[in-house]
Amino acid sequence: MEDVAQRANVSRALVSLVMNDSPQVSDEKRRSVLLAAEELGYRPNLMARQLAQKRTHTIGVLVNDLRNPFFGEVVDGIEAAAAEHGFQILILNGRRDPERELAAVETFLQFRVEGLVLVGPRISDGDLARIGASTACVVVASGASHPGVDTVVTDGHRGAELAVQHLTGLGHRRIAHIDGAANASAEERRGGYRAGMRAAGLGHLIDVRPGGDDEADALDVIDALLAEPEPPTAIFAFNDLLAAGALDRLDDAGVAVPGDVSLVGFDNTFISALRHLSLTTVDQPTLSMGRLSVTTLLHRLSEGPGEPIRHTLQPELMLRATSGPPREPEAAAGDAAPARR
Amino acid sequence: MEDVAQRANVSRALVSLVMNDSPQVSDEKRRSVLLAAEELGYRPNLMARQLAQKRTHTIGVLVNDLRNPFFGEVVDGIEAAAAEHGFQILILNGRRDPERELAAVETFLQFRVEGLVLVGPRISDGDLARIGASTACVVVASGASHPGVDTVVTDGHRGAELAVQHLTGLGHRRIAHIDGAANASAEERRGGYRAGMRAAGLGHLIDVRPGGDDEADALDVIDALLAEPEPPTAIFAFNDLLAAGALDRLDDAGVAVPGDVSLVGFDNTFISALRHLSLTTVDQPTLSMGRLSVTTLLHRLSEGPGEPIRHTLQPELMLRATSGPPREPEAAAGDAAPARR
DNA sequence: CCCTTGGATTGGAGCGCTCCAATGGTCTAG
DNA sequence: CTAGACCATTGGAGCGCTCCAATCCAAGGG
Repeated sequence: MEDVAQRANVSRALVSLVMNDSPQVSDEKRRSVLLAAEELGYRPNLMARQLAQKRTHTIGVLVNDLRNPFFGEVVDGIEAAAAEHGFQILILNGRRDPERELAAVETFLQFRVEGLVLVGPRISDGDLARIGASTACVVVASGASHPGVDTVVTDGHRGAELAVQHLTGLGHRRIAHIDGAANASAEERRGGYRAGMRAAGLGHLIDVRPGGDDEADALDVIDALLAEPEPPTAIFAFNDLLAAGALDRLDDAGVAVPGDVSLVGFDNTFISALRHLSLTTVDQPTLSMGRLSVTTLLHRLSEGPGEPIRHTLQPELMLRATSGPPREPEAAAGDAAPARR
Repeated sequence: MEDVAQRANVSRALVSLVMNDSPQVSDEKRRSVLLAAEELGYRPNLMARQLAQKRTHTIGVLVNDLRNPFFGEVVDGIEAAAAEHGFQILILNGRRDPERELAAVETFLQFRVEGLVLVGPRISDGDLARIGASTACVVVASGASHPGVDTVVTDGHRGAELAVQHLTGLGHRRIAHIDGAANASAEERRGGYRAGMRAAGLGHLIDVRPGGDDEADALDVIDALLAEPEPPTAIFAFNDLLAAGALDRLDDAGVAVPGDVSLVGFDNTFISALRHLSLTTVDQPTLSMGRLSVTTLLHRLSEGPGEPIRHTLQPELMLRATSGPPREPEAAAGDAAPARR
């Protein structure tokens, strides 16, 4: 910077003004500074700038799973909104490990990010509250109502109810749920499933199976389910990936979907829309969630601490080909399984 | 930091030593510093540290598409390897726009990242060479041989050849290619397709259709293909997403796969492995690519400038259910289409 | 003609840290 | 008992920038 200043015959301060394109620099000087910078290949040092400015214009985004398109879409929304407001985003990956997530948050704070967006964090509520107490922080796509932090969620409880209602409406009674294990929104969806079952007078048939995160985690669950004396006639999975894995395994076992078993997923990722899967699922408005989390964060940043804000978006059932009425009991044997779609 | 030093009755320098857990600090002082830091809620300022250290221990990762699981997997590999070597990664999203990519690279450089990993960049070779001239930079998952930068790629040419060979081996002659448009590796795969066709004496039947990035981009292409007087009997798509979109549209149109048309994708993302898609595709070792790009970068960092390194990994054909022999010409009419799998 | 006004420009004091050379103290060997 | 070696510890000079108050100059008003 010194060099640039010298070459342009101005002071360091003037170079700084030009670099931040301040309006009160004469065109002449501006041009010569720009020229000198160009010739010297000068590039401002962001670290130094941010240190001096005491602002980073950066928001930290914590993700957990880059393989699941759902998260990719949310991050797309976050990034777009952040860019519109002149913010950078810094993405760190917690890889589904609370320890690593906490470490990532620590890194964010050391970076002095101005706010945090945690996408489906696995951090405990206690830690979350502690973080939220000192930093603007919004949790997105995570079901439970976390105390002390702002949240942007799709109503997972309602979403699960929609799924269950749909299935009971079709006449299903034995509906199992493959849950999301340590996933942030697992509990809420599980609760919605339970509520839906009870509302249909099926409380005694509630059957929650520990699932996981993706296709691979569904396989054993399906095996176990099929080994039951009375296997379920419908399955509601925590997310599309689990549902896809379930679909695979059912197919493997020669079980027709939805002929023998109906299947409903969650997230409405693009894979569920593929005709060959054509998975009935619950839609979440991913892009809006991402964008809303940023505007919420910025609002918090300008308003300062206060009552936690909670934005709840409404899920929507996407009817596709993996759900249908249960097979009539008396038609169980001998009947040809109706082809899917 | 000053405050911590005072509270622990030591100098600022000593606090710095403790924070970087230097071995030459007495246990006693270390404890009291740590205690004071804890009590004051002190957190080192990364900006200041990096400014003073003139090192950031950060590598910039440029991605283009967070929705495609392929990129997510590559980034997972990058992150894992970076962490093992004590590096942070900073992820920026170019969103398939060369302008934005260049801007992202500029941001990386202002951040003084120590090296760059560009995942499937769309930046022109000229710009790439310019970047590579001044910064350690490895391009991963991008086909062409970019001058002046290190590269880690799967041999897309070979991969495409494998796909075409497979199809010609099955007896296909009219094999169309849905290409990857502006995708970094599109050209290479297209070349492999052409070479494969010519090698089978099918040069005159080469048919390249401009595709795109994901499912949505395949729809029109399929419509156009089916409208031909002699539609192809096989289609090789630039990636799995396009192939999935193609599969959808073919299905829509009542075209049996692989009965009427065989279909091969690229990337072996998890969706192609789903039984209901069961897409024949070309595997890329995503995790290895990610890891290798980091080790290559670190190697370059320690060795300094020199001849560009090029790591070429071998692709592998994954045989699944979307490819089969073409329908016999005389059996064209009347025959029931054989069910898929 | 002097004083005021306002815009363009500048010097210098920080931002929070690390690093170096120097200090003080303790231990060992001559 | 003391010189040398070795360790923990410290003060201070930067790292590259921004920001503030101060300065300068030209134009305009009385």
